[in-house]
Amino acid sequence: MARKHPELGSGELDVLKILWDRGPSTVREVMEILHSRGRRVAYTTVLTFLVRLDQKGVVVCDKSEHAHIYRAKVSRQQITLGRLRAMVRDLYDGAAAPMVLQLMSSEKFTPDELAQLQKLIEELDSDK
Amino acid sequence: MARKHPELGSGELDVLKILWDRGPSTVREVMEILHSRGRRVAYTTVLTFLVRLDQKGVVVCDKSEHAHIYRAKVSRQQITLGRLRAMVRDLYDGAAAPMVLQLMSSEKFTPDELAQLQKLIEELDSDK
DNA sequence: GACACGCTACGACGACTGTAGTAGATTCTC
DNA sequence: GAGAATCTACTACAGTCGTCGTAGCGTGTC
Repeated sequence: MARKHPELGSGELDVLKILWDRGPSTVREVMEILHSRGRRVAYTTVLTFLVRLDQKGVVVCDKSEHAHIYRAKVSRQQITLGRLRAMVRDLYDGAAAPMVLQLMSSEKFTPDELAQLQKLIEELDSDK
Repeated sequence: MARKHPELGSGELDVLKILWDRGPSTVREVMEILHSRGRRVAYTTVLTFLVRLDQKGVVVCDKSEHAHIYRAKVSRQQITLGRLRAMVRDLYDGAAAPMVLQLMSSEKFTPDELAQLQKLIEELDSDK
């Protein structure tokens, strides 16, 4: 049966990330960037990714030129936040704090990053 | 081509979570919990999930009784941490701090949770 | 104008996932 | 012991995703 959220797959996401980084691009341009990263993928595969991203409403396609130009329609923040929330909901029963705690306990942070976090917490604390 | 990591699907994950929460369970017990949560799913569907989880090596199956008993073989922490790291890698280019910052900026936290985080940061800071 | 080359459209296929039906074996109940 | 209930094993099917191949249309070049 149909999946509720047709999520983005990893290949689709890789392509979308290129559009975020590089701005509007043609199929060939996206393919070349993938190739430069060692991702051996056929031209038509990239085209399929872009067509599907278009069908999912996350990119738009400018067809005025012979080589269509694809542009991201949703921001990196929208996607990442959506994914974060889905993960909090699915794996942590909706409680973000345990997820943050696990992440912070297991990953490495520079003093700078810790200071930044400290500052954010203080702001949230005083807002409260 | 074959997908690299046969990840756990959302249905499989729901079943695994029940094993984490309830401990070793039969197919029927898992199904009843799903039903009690409003998830209308057939007995054989649950069986399929458990068989696939077994094939993926995340649960073990005790066949000494007529009704087989399934038990989680990987911990909640292993799975959640794996997912977190995959997300940091795929969406944040491996940098955990921006992910934490986005999460903390967008989600709500209680004063208690903030205090807990504060404490953790101080520990990490002094460990340095 | 003819031909090569690039681009898109469409179809295809295998792996994975959610979902379930059917068949056959085991167990329970009278 | 026979019938009912329960369980597992196997199969199936549709939808998604990663991956392309082929066909046909535009464009540029001699």
